[in-house]
Amino acid sequence: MEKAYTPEIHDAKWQKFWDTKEIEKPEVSHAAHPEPSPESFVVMMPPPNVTGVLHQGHALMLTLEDTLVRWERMRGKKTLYLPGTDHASIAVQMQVVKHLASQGIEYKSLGREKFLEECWKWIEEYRPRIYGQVKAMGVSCDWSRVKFTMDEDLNKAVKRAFVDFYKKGHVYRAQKLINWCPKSLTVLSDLEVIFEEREGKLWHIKYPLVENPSEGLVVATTRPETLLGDVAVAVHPDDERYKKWIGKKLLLPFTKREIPIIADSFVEKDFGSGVVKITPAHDFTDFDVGTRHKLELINIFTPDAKIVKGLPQEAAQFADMDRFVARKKIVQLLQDSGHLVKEEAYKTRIGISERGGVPVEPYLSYQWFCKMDSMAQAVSNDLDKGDFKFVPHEFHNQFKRWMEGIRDWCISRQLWWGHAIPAFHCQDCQHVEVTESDLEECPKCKSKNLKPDPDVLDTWFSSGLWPFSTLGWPEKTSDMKEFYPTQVLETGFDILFFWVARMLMMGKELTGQLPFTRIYMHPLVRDEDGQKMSKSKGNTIDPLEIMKTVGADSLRMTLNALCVQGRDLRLSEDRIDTYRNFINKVWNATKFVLMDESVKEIKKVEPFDLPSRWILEGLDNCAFRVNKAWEEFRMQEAAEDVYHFVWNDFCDWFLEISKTDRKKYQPVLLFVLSETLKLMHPLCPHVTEELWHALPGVSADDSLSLQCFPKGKASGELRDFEVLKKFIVELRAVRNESKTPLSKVVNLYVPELTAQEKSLFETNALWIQSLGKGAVHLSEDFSGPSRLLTTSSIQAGATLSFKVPAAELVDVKEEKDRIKKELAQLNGYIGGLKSKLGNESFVARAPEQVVNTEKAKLKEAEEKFQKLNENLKQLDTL
RNA sequence: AGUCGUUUAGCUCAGUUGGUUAGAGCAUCUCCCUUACAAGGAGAGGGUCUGGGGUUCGAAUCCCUAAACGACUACCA
Repeated sequence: MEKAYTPEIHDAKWQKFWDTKEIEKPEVSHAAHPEPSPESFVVMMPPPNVTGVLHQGHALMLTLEDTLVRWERMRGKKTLYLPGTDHASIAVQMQVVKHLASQGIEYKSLGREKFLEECWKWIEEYRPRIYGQVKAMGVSCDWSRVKFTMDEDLNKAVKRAFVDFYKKGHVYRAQKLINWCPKSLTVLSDLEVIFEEREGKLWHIKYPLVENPSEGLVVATTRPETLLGDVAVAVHPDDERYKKWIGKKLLLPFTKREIPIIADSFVEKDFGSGVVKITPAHDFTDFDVGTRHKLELINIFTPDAKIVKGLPQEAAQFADMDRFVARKKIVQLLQDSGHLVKEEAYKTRIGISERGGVPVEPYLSYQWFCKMDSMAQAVSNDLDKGDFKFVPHEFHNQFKRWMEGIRDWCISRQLWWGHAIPAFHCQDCQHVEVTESDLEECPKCKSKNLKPDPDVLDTWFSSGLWPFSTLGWPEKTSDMKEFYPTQVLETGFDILFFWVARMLMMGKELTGQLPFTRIYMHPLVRDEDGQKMSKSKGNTIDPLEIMKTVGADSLRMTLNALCVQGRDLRLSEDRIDTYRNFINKVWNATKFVLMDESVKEIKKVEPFDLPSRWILEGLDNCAFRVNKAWEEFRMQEAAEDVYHFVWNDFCDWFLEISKTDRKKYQPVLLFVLSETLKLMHPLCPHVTEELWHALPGVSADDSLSLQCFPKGKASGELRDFEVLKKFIVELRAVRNESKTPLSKVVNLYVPELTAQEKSLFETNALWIQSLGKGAVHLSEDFSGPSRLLTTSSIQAGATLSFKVPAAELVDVKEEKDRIKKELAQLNGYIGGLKSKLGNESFVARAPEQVVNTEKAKLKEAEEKFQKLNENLKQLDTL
């Protein structure tokens, strides 16, 4: 065998092997499995952006999903892991626009069709790259079923969903105030607006009274430029300061319009001046006020957020001015004319366009919307009923609250790259027809003068259909029948509302079934200082780089081991090294086992002595816990469990013991190793596949991926063995502390052993001496200079005392005090147990098993108490 | 402002329903090239479990309270 695992050679080799064996195809793997289960297990890969680059978030997602997928496949379930990519409408359009601009091409000049061609070119270039990066992780997804959200069949699904929603009245077209991105020139959904706290200013501006211009009201605003669109000023109806003003008119600066003073209780009396300017066309709150008071809507901005032409009076001078330039100018002029009363620093939350990076503008516009309340209600009810669950549970409430406050979803976008909205506008009678097919003439007026809707759909509309559009919906395909609904959705919480909520609602509405029953939210990957990884900060740990240097398995193992619920994941090179070392350890352990070639076949072995029983039970216990942990998505627990079983139990103890009688233990070594490789396979598939193929009797044609995953069973710890282990640790410590070199034997005199303990020592003397590097003499001899050690912590009732000659003397008084303290503690413990057992209602109510354990604990404690007492007496004689 | 989360060794974190001596990795110190592995082995040191109260025989764990940090939500112009 080679000196170490070389990922750069073997990772790709095994990926190719799995590919040719088609282990990731549900039909193939299920048929090949020795114990196929009737259940299926389906995970839809959250599709990465088609032009994206693999980052740690993806790496974590792929790792966790593939770990679960491989595990379930090995458990015999019919397992489908379906990969794909998302067309990322706005993100990709922005990229292509930028790319074209860099070549001096203005995208609009190309026209829609040519531009879309450019997009496809762009995608054909990038898509293989992200697929290649996904594959490098060693994920076992079925590439024969790979989907792209702009595939023809998925486009069909999108159309069907849209038309279905339209017919049911969920989708409608309306003029509303929406979030407008002046940079990318499209509407955005509420979720695509990122709120940021920024240092701003609060300007206090005086609006003069029409009937008496020397008097006036002072409004406070963070956006003085919007005063051009003011239609009223509002005060609180109970505000004594302003009661007499209500109904009077103010003269608006610049436009010289007369606007009324209205009363509305939304105004906070204590904030600013207690007077609010109302600009219904440019502020969401004001829009509501405007609706309540039937106020006019005055739009003052062009789509790219410049002041419109044709405003009256002095306002005309601002035409074509950018909103921020206009703000400066207006403040300046107000100051010059004495309208500006005061200017104060103010922290304000402003909405930034997720893609454009500029402040969004509340803007009045005709858009397509999707009504959400009834769909949200249905899903919310299902959550209450427990039809689906969040892991971790914390997301339950957050989700519910969001569903309750849900607002209609603006689904149209003024972009070219994306799914076209399946609607036609009749240019003659203005009728809008929504249809899946191409339309020749207007069904109302028979006009042939039709125009397709110019907009595309929000990316997340097609993503929302992902769990079933990928299986062929709306066609009743066999995949749809077999694999829908899916079982687990694994994703990051940042897209809980963007994506998860929409899949649930759309899935339930369109298919009548929830698309999945368990939602596992993985943590955010941060760097070792807890910072978000970002290229601009330069703190990224590039998964591709890691895989190149230490292999996919080390990365997968690390991510699993660090992945706990409810806390961010801090990734560091140190941690990766730890698990790289682990893989090396497994490699070397296998090398050791294979050095003996006497056993040609791996068979299940029965325990024949204490160490073999201990390791076989340990294996069962470990397998049992791993299964349980994965059932509940406790990824860290499973990984750590395997780690410690392999390193501490198998390598540190059993391997060492086996050296004392290699022939005897070889079958056990082989069996345990092969089972362990199965256990590890979902975590680090490449290296385990490589090692498994090196085992005797394994056919080159077989894959570890299709072996039975160890079921394991729980059993208590093997006390006899633990006692001896503890004993050996003490033996080594004595050697270390007394600085006795290996060439010299440390002799331990072990007094006061029970007959049972004595025989335990005798039968296992060989390996005790070998591992403890010392001789053990069973003796009652207390004479000579001695050091007293107690291993009372081994187990209650198994207290051992032994002496080491020629070592320093320990303070007997200290030891006595320690025992006394322990006795006192134990006394309290016993008292508690007694009172608990004496409590009739406890005995009556608690399950018998619990009462029995408590009784056993009491017995054990009492025995220990006695033993300690004896020890104390013995110390008195010294 | 509201909701939720976090606070445990020098660092990063585990700790299942309350139970005897609170664990791991990394880092530190000592010893060891013992033919699987120095990317290793054997040991050691290191903790008022954020502070304060309470329940209990017993609390890192349950309750109350305070603080710090973080996340999400929200129409204070």
